[in-house]
Amino acid sequence: MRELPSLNHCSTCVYKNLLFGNLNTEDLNFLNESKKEIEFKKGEIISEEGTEITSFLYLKQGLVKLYKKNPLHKDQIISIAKPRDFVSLLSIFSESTYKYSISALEDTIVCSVDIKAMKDVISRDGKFAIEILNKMSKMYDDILETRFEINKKHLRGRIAYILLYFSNHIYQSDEFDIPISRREIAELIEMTTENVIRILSEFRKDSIIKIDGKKIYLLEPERLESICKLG
Amino acid sequence: MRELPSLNHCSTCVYKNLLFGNLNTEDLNFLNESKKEIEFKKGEIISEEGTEITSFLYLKQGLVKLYKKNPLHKDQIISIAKPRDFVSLLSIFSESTYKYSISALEDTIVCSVDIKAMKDVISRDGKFAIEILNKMSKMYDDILETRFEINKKHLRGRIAYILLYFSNHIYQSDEFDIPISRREIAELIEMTTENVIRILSEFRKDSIIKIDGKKIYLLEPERLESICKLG
DNA sequence: CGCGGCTTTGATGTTCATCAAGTAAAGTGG
DNA sequence: CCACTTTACTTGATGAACATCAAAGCCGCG
Repeated sequence: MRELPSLNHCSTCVYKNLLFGNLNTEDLNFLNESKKEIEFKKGEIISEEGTEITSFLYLKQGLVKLYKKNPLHKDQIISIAKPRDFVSLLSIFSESTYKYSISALEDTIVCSVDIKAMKDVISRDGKFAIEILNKMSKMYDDILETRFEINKKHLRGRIAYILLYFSNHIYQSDEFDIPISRREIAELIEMTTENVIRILSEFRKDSIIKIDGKKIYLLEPERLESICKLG
Repeated sequence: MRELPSLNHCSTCVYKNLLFGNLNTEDLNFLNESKKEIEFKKGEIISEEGTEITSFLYLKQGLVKLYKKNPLHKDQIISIAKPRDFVSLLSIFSESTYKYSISALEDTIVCSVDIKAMKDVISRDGKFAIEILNKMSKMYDDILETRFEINKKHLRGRIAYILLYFSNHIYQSDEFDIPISRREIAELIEMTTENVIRILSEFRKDSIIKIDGKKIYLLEPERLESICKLG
């Protein structure tokens, strides 16, 4: 973890329009003043459940996992988030301490805005408030939907789902390095590590995918689609 | 479904402080004007997924279920809500159509406020906006937590969980009429109807509960607690 | 170099869904 | 109000899906 020299102003940020697009100059400057850019190396913990929430975090670059800790190395991963996902919106307005932990799956840069400053702006800009409501609601709906989706599938369907998820939503490619371990896949789609490996091997034997350590090639994405759909 | 003569003003509502406690008189009157009280009989559908959201619904009396429809009588019940729960906050700000259906499990009275009026007030009262954010976030966090809780349990643990849920959170009593069918229990805690019945019978044979149709008596809630905890 | 964590495969048993079949209850139309 | 139909509830038998246990190879790291 390392604070970066803050060279960029929010007003020129490529992600400005995602959330801050309609703010007036004054409010944007106000937020920018309390803003810090922080770099986290792969594996570092960005926020830990139970600790106090002091800032609104905004994922600028990288990939993170959002999870709940459990005893005995059996965490529950709630979701994977990339830039444009509003990770930090979860429970930030309902609790004074984090309900979930966040850690970096890749080298990651987050923008951190003081939470009080954020609430100030929400309080005085109603349109902004509505926008935050929208984003938050979408984010939660999405997570809920995904959880139900995953839970009603059989294990093969879950693996297919998660492979397609990485391919379509994260990497936009049929080949990619899986950013998480087999165990983490298990923690994400609620099954055992052994079965993750077993089913990946099955898919490999059936020539649906090719595996080389962390590297995955989707040879027949259409078959994955149908395995995913049929459960 | 029947619109009730609107005798009560929001300002004198027992639930006013839950959400509208800090509004100024003007805004409260404004909301009150667009407010309708509607009664739904047990079994009636309050809102249906896919239809347009035109109002913010507020559960004043009764009990409802929130669910997603599935083909072949296998819905997914997302949660049960009673007065004080902000059912209608789910996805109301992220979508123009309902993402979930809501139906009445008991005779129910809802207050319906025009959604535009609601957004107007949120836009001009920042503190109110923050409050809505809080409530919404809490509601979602709660549902998410419950889903993970249920999913990591075995079937006996799930049944124990749901019995304790009705006992502790809905009826505050060791005996109560279950407001939902065996199939709906199954849809709520993700198992089959047959197994719901089987495990209820087990609990009955073990004298942990007593069953008389819809009437349930928790004879040994402590044992249920431990079954629930141990999974 | 050895230790711990990650990965892999096989064998085994448990949990659970599915199928089948029957009774009870509730709603429907004549 | 009664025959009829549908829906809810119940129990048992069976097999499939899955977790658990065990053991071994691999890799990175101090």
